[in-house]
Amino acid sequence: MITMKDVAREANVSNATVSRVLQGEPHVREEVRVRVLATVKRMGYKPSRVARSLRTNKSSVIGMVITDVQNPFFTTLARAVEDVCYENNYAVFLCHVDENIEKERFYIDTMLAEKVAGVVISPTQETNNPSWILVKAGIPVVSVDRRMLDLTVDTVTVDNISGAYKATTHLIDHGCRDIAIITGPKNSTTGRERLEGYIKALQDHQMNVIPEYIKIGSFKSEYGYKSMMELLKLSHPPTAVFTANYPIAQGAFNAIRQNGLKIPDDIKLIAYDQIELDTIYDTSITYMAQPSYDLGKIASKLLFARINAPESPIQKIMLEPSLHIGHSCGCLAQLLSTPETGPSSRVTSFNPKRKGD
Amino acid sequence: MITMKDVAREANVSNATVSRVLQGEPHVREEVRVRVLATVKRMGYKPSRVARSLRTNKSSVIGMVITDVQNPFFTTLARAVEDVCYENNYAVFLCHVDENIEKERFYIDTMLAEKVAGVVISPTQETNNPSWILVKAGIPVVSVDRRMLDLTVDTVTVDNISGAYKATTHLIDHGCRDIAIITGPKNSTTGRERLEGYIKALQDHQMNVIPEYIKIGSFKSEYGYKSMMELLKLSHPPTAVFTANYPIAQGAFNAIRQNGLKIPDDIKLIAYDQIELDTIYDTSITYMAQPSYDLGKIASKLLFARINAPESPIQKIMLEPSLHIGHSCGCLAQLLSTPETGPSSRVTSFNPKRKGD
DNA sequence: ATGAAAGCGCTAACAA
DNA sequence: TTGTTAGCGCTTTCAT
Repeated sequence: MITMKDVAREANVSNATVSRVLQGEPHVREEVRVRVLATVKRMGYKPSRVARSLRTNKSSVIGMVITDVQNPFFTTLARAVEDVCYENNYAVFLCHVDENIEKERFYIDTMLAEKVAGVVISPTQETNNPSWILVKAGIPVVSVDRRMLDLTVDTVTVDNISGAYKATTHLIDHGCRDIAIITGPKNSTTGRERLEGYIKALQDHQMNVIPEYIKIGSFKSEYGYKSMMELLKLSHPPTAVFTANYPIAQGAFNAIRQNGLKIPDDIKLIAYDQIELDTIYDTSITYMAQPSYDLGKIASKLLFARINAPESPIQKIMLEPSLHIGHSCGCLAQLLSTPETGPSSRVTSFNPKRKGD
Repeated sequence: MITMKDVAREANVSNATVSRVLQGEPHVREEVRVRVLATVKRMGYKPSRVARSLRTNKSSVIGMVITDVQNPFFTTLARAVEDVCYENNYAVFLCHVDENIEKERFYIDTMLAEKVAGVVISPTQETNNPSWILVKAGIPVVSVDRRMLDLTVDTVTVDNISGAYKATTHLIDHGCRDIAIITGPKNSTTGRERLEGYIKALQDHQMNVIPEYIKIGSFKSEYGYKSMMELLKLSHPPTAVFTANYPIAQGAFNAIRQNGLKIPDDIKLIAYDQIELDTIYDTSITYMAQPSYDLGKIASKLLFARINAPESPIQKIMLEPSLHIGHSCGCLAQLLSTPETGPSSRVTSFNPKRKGD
């Protein structure tokens, strides 16, 4: 293990000079600078980030906390954060907390102990989130996709109420009366707000809100499956269902299929988040697409802005989702007489900024 | 920021005693132990991992390097590594190198500088991989999914030659004669070996290997799209195509659709890696499934074994992929007279160990 | 069983 | 412009 001391000795300078050269400080003789740099290269010296962090009390690593690494929405978001960080020469510490508050605490403690320069988090809970500890320690935090109600931090979200409202309204406009919802936990922003939008849409159209049609639980596919099964067992099963994220849609879809039902004929489905593989199949799902890449990009830019100017005013940014019509809501079949041209019209381009919680 | 010194003062003991209590050393009076622990808790003290790393020259973070965060194969793999690490109280530093050797070097340098305890890597290149620097520094490295030819490290892979051989043979058994392949770079294990299996299958069946039908480039969807477009423009376009990973399949699929062709009628497709969303659509792709979760699990277990016993013999483990029949190769339609029961028979369970590079 | 003290590799005053 | 030196917070001998 080669240390700065070794380099200093070899280059016939002091420790401090080596450090100065490495930081690019101006007050170093050119000749010395060149000699030190050559020695560094020749010896293959890599400064210890650990020692530097200890000394400066910060690192050039930023933490990113997501609740599901297998959900394309979050991986796209992570991808965006990583792109921005790489441009800024920061490494990303990606933590997958699996919608599990204990894991979230573990990773947040780890990041604190590792003295990360900042954190982008999509919090599992809106309140009592473990990340208050980061805020208290003065580490910049940006909340993305979901909010933290009891913490004052920069936040980037998508308008969930409007998204769910529009999705539900779309089903109502189809003539659907018995619309169910399967959504995530009430103490997560996305779970709560998508439910809100759904209810508001029903009420605005003078429809009854039926408790049996409302499933509030988790954002995992297992929950989507279980809930859909329960919905289908009702004496009056719903004729349409709104699934509040992508894994829930997967689970619900499987339940529908196992019951031998056809979409959209027997039951209509409208999902939240881009179903990324929609371009790989001829049957496609109708969904509210979220600008996940932009979400990550904006979040990480806010983070760097905060790192560079800790006292600037807190920003809360909200983006809009957009409805993508597929076959699962039953309206595309009517719109298209030529199935040949239909699907290709919604083929997405090869943009790395894929969309898609 | 509360330090160990603060705790020591408050608890009326020395720095060393606090440290001993925290490490669980036996030679501490029970009364003192309790008092220190109480003080730690009361003050909300979190030991600095940075300082500890500097002192002990290692950390309880392991690095994971993957080439594509948006590929379900890799996220499943990452998920497995993370599960094992969490059980062992290690945090995972997930690095996404985007099939880009410069990013790979950047992250490997970062991990070295951060003194990670070990690294699980799916290397971009088989030779001259930047991770030699980790090996040289004595940091345990496990190679997963892809090999490193010039480095002696524990390795877990899936048999790509056999997988590609079987996939190609399946198409040949369908009567396909004009089979194209789109695969990743030749200097990646998976790109090279899947090509090998394809060629071997053709030769074993006395078929010509046609250079125009072989596309070797990258594992990205853009490449799959571009290559498929080129293949379709040939005067004698192929009647079947084998795509060597999931993004390539996505790209190729789009190209096929944009040309107004039907799968499997106009062209047959067989993919590598589980198309995870197959359960969400009625049309499905035939693919070679890889045990990606197990791959990650075994890799991380090897890593911990190596961390605990650096001198134990190097292990190379190879798993087997398995063929999943869908509609895209054209044989399912014949097998099934009742489409209703067909698809549901291949519905995968809600196992977090999803399969699927 | 406990404390004193050295030092991990680096940065940043302060001196020169 | 360069060197000397004092820590950052922790672990770990070595004493006691």
